[in-house]
Amino acid sequence: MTDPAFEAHDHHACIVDGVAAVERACVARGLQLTQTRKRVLEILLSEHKAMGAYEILDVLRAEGLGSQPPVAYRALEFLTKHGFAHRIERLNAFIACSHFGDAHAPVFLICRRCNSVAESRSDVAKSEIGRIAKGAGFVIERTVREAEGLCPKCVEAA
Amino acid sequence: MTDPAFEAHDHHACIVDGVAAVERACVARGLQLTQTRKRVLEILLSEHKAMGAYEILDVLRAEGLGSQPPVAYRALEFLTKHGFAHRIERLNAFIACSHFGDAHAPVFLICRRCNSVAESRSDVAKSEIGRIAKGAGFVIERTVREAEGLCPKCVEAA
DNA sequence: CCTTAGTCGTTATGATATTTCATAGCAACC
DNA sequence: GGTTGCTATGAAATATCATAACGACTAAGG
Repeated sequence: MTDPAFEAHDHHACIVDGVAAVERACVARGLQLTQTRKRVLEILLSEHKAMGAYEILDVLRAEGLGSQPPVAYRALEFLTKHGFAHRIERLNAFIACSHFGDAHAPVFLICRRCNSVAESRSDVAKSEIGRIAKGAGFVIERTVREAEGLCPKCVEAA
Repeated sequence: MTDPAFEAHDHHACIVDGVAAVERACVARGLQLTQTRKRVLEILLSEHKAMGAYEILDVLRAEGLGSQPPVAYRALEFLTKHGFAHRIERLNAFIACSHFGDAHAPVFLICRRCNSVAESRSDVAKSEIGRIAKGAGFVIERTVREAEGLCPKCVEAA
């Protein structure tokens, strides 16, 4: 039950499948996956790592797709708003969604050594944070659940 | 089982007790609670809300305790490093610790309407994120668990 | 055609955080 | 007393992350 993000795998398929899934979702929901938005998604999918907005912007700039911060932030806003990407608060960075279609709240495992990030999902209501909120009479709208540490490979290497 | 942060309470006692507890801990551990560090702690304790580093810096500046960003960041680093305060990643802001002496990892409930923040604790090993990490062979060193939503009072008001 | 919602390009600015170099204070030691 | 090591501070500059605001373009529906 280790996570693909921490294992060797057919990564080209990750990208192709990821883009295809988002394209389908956009058609289904009447959203416009414009060139810049699509390219930002591909950039995010290119590795199982979180990327900063300016890092993404550098790539866009090199390709003539835009050079100013709002270009990257607008694309990222679109992708995160519709669940095609997520923001990692701990890193002030972004990552493509890898559990598409699943409505549960994301949980991230961030390796501080190789910088890979694995996404998992779990039902907030059944989680510790859900129980705590319930006990306090607090109504949760959004959760941030991120763990920092070492992935299996880096544990072994260390 | 609602949280004090969301209820009326003797807040002056929060501040006095909070500072006293940290003073004791510093003596016990041989740490120096310098004037700036102590003042930053008091500022953080002044409300059950998270404060930005520059907001804190404004207060220090007004009191002649320092005017450059590193002054605030150094004090905050000291306080967070030793568990006297926490960083709220979702807000890029800081809050005084309210579960002093308890070693478990913090969980925060952030009200988006009144900005109050309640701190709770739970054992990572027994939490959802702990189970997920274990399943993935991931070794957790630090967790970020924050829920955003409405506190009991604000739910009622809405 | 015309309106309108959505998107895009650009300038400027705001907000948060760190690096860097220099200095002050203090205690241990010879 | 002088040196060393350590911790904390001061000050300037810069790096990094994010948004506001405005005008222009475009495609879809009336």
